Amino acid sequence: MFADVIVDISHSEADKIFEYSYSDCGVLPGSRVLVPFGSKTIEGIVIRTKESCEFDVNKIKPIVAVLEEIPALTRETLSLSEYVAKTCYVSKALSFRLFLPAEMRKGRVREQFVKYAALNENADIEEILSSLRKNALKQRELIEFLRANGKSAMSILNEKFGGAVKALNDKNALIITSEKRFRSPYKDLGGTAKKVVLTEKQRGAIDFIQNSEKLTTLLFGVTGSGKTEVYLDLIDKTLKGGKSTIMLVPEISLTPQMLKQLRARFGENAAIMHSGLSAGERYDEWWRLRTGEAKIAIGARSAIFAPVENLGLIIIDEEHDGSYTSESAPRYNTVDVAKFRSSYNGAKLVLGSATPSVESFMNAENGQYNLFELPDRINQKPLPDIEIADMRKEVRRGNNSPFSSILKDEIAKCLEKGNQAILFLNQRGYSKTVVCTECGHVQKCSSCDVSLTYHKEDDSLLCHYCGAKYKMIKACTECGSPYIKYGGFGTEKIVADLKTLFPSARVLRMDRDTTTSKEGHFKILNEFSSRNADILVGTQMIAKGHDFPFVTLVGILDADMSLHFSDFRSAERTFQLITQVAGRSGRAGEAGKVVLQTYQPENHVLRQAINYDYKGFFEREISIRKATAFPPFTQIVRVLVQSENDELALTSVKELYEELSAIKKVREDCFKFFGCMKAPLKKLQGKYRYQILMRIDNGNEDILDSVYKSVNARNKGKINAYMEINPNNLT
DNA sequence: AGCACGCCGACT
DNA sequence: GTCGGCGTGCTC
Repeated sequence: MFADVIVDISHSEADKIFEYSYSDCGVLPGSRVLVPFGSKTIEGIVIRTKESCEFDVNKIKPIVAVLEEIPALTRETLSLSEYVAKTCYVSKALSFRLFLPAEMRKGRVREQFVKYAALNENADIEEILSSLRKNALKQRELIEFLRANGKSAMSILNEKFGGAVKALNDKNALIITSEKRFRSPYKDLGGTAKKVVLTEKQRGAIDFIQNSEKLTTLLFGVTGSGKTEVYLDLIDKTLKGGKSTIMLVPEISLTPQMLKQLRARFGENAAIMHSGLSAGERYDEWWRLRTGEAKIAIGARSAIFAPVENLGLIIIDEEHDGSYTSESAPRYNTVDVAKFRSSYNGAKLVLGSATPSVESFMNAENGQYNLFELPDRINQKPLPDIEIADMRKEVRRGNNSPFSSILKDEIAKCLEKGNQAILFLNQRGYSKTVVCTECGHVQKCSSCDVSLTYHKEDDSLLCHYCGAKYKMIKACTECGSPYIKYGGFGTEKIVADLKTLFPSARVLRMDRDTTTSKEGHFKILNEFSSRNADILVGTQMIAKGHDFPFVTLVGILDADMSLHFSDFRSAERTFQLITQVAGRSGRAGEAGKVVLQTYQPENHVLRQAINYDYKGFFEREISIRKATAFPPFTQIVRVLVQSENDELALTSVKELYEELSAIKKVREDCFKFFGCMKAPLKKLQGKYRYQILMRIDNGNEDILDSVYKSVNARNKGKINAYMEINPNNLT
């Protein structure tokens, strides 16, 4: 018998079917196998078994081993991975990796053992004690500890008693055992299932989704309209029908609250897939889903690839969120993948949002999706008032601080009442740039074409693109002047300023710098929600999905920031961000307030955002997109060519441009734009970058296919070339 | 991705 | 004379 195998090598040269022979009946489509490849033995995935082969039989080698009894991929995930490879323009090997927990590949071990130590019951502890030297305090303490606590984890003992553990073990006083640990993340979250009485509107949504013929429903509900309860009830009903569910939440809002509710309600039926888990936890959760022991997969975007069978429901919460588009290859779009799985299984797909993506709302309007609205907040509280602070006036008045006078007053009022405030600013660090006052030189990263951000905490200059860290300069590196100026402010500076303005306020900062540890998010959020702080300053990550009942003030320090990006989605993002951040204010008790600082108070996006006028925003935005031929009316194709050698990259991109021009000539009418230029960041991580941008009418996949072919052919040697469809950002 | 094979500069 | 640089090509 023969098998078609895709080998686990992500390279265009090896991105094809290799045939192997086998006699073992354990080889099934979807099986992971070990196969000889050149001089090495590598992993691969069987996509098909068959009686005959096409390659020269004498050259075909046998499969070495089948790695798991149960094929890792199912019929559905096999064909989904083909779909991903085709639509995302990546190798099959790369698309397969989406479906497997990382620790499964290259044979990394899966089972985890924990070492424990206990007192050896057969040893005469008293005698050992008396034989110890007088100053052997740690060993005595250790014996006391073990007598009091019994068997304890070695990791804890080593930390507490250090070398004493080894010393006592050498005296044969301990028994060390190794036990397999059962890893089930968030098992001890506690909490009990709340008895929720659904509102009539919520029950309406559930009935509507369940009984509709169309598979996809856009659940358009304002913040606090009780979408979560709708989700939970739908999951419950799906589970009772014997089917499985995938529920997706944006990366960052995978908060304990949500997990708690799911665990409390569904217990061991829920498996959590999340980057924050340890390797072993992830592996175990994956198998629980694969074997059907768990029927609910919860996680960020990658959980859309959960190995569940018999799928009945997919929920994508906050469907507009940027984290649903992958930023690195394979650049898949989660909603598209969800649609594939939904139609393959006949499963319902629910897209929930208070600010749907323009594309989804258009699909709802033109009837491709169902639309169900939840226009009212559950607690009947009005949405918070958003007041605009005109920063131009502030500057004219000589106020160059990051705080407008309105915001300052509101913070003072808020603190006085003992309430909490959230300040949002999408810039971490202390100052965005470091400028020489003599010659105007701006410190830049040596491997990227961007200015460095000053981080006061460790007195360093960081590149936010490649992560490089430099020592803070004492003098300008160009002219030697010691007079250095900070330009622009980040969260670190806001915290420092707050400490001078409101010395008694307890301030917390939450951004990428303060949340590096595994539980960094939870820690800070817990601190804040248990009212151990008065003000929370943070970036993007504080905007999403958290529920802080005592927050009555939200300050958006630089609302224009995201408007300035030269990106067709910038208006959409700004609207979504403002609505979302505003929603953090006044969730219970007192009415909330939002102060929005801007240099362009008359901007229509901001105007519509402060009035919570989503439909008005949508109408305007969609007509702009149509008039300018941008998505969802066209597809943006971006080809990026990069190399450490600037000249090489430039020649390559020029040649490629010529090649693609030939395609354009034949299909002129499909091209709405076609241009070749430097990438916005000409240099990134030591590589010089050029791009070709195209906007092509929808439904011309054949053009994309030929573009991909040309691009891929360039991808060799010192040149790296790849292609993206509707990229999330153009850097 | 690796690794082998193959053609041109500085060394015992 | 060779050792070794990494450019090109193949792996069922």
